[in-house]
Amino acid sequence: MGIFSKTCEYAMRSVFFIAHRTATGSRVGIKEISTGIDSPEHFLAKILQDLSKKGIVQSVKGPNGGFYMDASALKRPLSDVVEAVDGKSLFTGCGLGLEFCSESNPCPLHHEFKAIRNQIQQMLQDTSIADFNEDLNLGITKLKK
Amino acid sequence: MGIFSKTCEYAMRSVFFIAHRTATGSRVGIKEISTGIDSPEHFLAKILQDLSKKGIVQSVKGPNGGFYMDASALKRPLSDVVEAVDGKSLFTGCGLGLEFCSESNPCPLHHEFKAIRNQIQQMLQDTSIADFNEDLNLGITKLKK
DNA sequence: ATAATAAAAGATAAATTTGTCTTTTATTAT
DNA sequence: ATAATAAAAGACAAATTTATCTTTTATTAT
Repeated sequence: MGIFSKTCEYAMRSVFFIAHRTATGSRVGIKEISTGIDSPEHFLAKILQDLSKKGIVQSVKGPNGGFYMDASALKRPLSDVVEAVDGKSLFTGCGLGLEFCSESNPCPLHHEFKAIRNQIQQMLQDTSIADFNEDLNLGITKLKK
Repeated sequence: MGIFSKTCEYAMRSVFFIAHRTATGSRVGIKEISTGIDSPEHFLAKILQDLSKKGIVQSVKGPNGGFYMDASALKRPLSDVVEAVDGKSLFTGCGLGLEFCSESNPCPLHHEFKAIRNQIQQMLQDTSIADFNEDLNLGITKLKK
């Protein structure tokens, strides 16, 4: 198990893929996305439906339809994707899973873990989805082998 | 979902509890531990069996038996517990869940995520289990409401 | 030796996450 | 209008994680 759920991993990958492929203004179909990021097609479809409802990505049905992202969507921080899928518990939850744990009633790991959480949140907030396009374009980073 | 699996959360909590309760050299029973850290008794039993096999905690059967930790166990870093339960993927895995991702073939999030992973690992390596005892003794930190 | 105690081990079940397949709805082009 | 296209939606299934219950084994005290 990683830090993010599988669903969230697919979500981030697909968002990167869509952003990368629709910089021009065109749209990408679910089939192309799922093969492009190596994910189960229908499972990803569900995820994108959800992201679409939440305004993270845009979509149109029918011929020449597909998924895309408008300018404001591209500017969003990656944290919006993570939060839409996995919720904000990653940014707020206790490392030991204790409900009562808080600043005033901390668990043994509270302060150490808070530093981690904050770094994760900052990292995700400080990078917009579009920020990853350039390196993808240059082939410096990859979404598929 | 948090960063750690539920199993790992219970493992850390129980290790803290045992360390705290057996500083004197005595032993704690599974029932006492599970109520002390608010976890399902038999589920925790499985986890402790596993931790016992791996030398993270010690145990003896029969009357006056129970779990405890010897001096060298108390000195171990918390990372040993996490690694014993969740494996080392937390310290090495790709943030996007990509198998191929590596230093020489990175995913878009690779470098950003590496910093996070490293901080998590360092934090867990830099703290020994016994390090948490003092604050628990003083009531500054808690394992249960 | 016997009974009592407590962990170890095994079997099973519930819940959640992940994945698959089919039908429906909206949109476009003819 | 009709057919083709592609996302939306729904039903279902597999896999994994989390949880429960029972039986067995080792140890201690009597």
